[in-house]
Amino acid sequence: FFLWLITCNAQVIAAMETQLSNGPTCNNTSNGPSTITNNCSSPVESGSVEDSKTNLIVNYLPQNMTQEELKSLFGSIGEIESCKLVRDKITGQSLGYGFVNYVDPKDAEKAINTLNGLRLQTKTIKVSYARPSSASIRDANLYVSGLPKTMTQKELEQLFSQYGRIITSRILVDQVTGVSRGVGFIRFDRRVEAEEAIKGLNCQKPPGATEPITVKFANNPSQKTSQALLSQLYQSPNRRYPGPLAQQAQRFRLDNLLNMAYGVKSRFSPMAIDGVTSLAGINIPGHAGTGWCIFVYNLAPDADESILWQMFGPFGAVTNVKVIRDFNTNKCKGFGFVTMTNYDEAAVAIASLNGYRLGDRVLQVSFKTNKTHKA
DNA sequence: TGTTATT
Repeated sequence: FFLWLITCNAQVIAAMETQLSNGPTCNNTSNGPSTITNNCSSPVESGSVEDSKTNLIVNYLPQNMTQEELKSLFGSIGEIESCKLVRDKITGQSLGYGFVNYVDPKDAEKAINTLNGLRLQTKTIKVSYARPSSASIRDANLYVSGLPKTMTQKELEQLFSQYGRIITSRILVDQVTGVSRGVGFIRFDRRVEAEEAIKGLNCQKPPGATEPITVKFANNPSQKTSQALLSQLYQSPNRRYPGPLAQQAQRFRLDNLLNMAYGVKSRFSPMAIDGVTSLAGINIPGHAGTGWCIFVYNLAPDADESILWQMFGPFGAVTNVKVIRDFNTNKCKGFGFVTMTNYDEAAVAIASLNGYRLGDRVLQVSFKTNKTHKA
């Protein structure tokens, strides 16, 4: 099991290094390997004067990310007026997107520039201006099949753009070969545009194609079979908040694995692990009541919060990051803190990132101790 | 038939 952990984490770090050297950027052409997006359209460019310059929609969030984590991540940019993670009304499951409304439009712009394309666990988040909420923009997503295998994303957009403003497009590819499966999605700005595209393109042959394509409204991903719904209810969000027994077992298991690997004495007595809430106020290293505080040492002077999100995010739920800066120069003083919700994820992050080479520095990562008192 | 796009 531990070997599996190491193998997994090597992959996480390999993926992370790519991300660290290619920080999230704002562009018009790509958000991940196969989705064309339109993140840079400013409120002015997109038309209506009613478009908010402070309200953002954040898509492709990890399934287990909470509203608090969303707020914490985007709060590292600037003051947030309001924040909402959209959840299924019945199951409580995250629908994988949310809204962040800043006080200052400049912070909203900065969030798009710095957080769009950020990798969190298995997802690449998308950050863009939210359009004014309206019934006319709902149910505007189309499923397209029968596409020529040679058709590119751009060609697909060119074909559909005559009917309106495209919000996202995607062509599905074979996971092994990378070859187009001839099916895709087009999300229009407005439902009427999608309706016109169906009328104009369904059962029609694209230029140069030998077979007609099928264009219809896409299934809503929240419309699942009762079986899928049941299995979903069995999993999260309860997965993140296991009962005391499961929690205890998880802690012991991971703690013992780490002990075996590193020969360290167990940090936790059976009393101390009996539920997270009971730990509040008790002097447990690294534990701050709301999560597990991790000390990160040997950061470069120009390090910022995003580097901490990028390093620790892949290991699980991160609720807060902080780079400690010199009051006068505003440069990083060489260390920072990361708070993670789950002990096991924090422990794996520490085991994986301690000794990690970031640029020309070797990081020291550990649970925060009480050796350094608050000034 | 998706990395669940409108609270």
